Amino acid sequence: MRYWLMKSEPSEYSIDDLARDGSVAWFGVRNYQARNFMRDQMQVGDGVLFYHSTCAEPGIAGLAEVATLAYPDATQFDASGKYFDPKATTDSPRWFNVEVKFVRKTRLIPLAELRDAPELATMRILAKGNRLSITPVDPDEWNFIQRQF
DNA sequence: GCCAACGTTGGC
DNA sequence: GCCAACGTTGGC
Repeated sequence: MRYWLMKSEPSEYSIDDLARDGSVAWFGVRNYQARNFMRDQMQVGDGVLFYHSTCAEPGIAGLAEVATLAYPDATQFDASGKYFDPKATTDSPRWFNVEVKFVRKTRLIPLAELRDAPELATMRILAKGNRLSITPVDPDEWNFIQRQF
């Protein structure tokens, strides 16, 4: 059982969209580190902090959980889509995604509040220059955040 | 819109 | 393998 933080731009897909849909395929990740977390480490039932990025109020907006193991991301094969990868083949797919399911919406914990918490000083998402859209969360960090909702 | 930080690409 | 150029991310 691991814990993760997954970023999404709410203008693209928000916690409210996930509440409506119940679950969603996390397609479109085109970063190798983030891909490897999904493909190699995620297990069904892992906890997910759903983070809103690139918006007026960036921060943690809800809870989700990993609903499936990773499988090849279908969008890499769609030549007319923006996630098309000409180097990917069905025999040798390059990109993978898990599916994530809704747990609950929480109060929004703003980025500034995360930064202010000494308990979260080493959190990956807060590291300088961090841009990864999927990052592991330590159990201690997860437990601390659960108490902030 | 700005800019720092980072990842990827491609020439050599 | 190096590294400059470029594109992207994401907070402010």
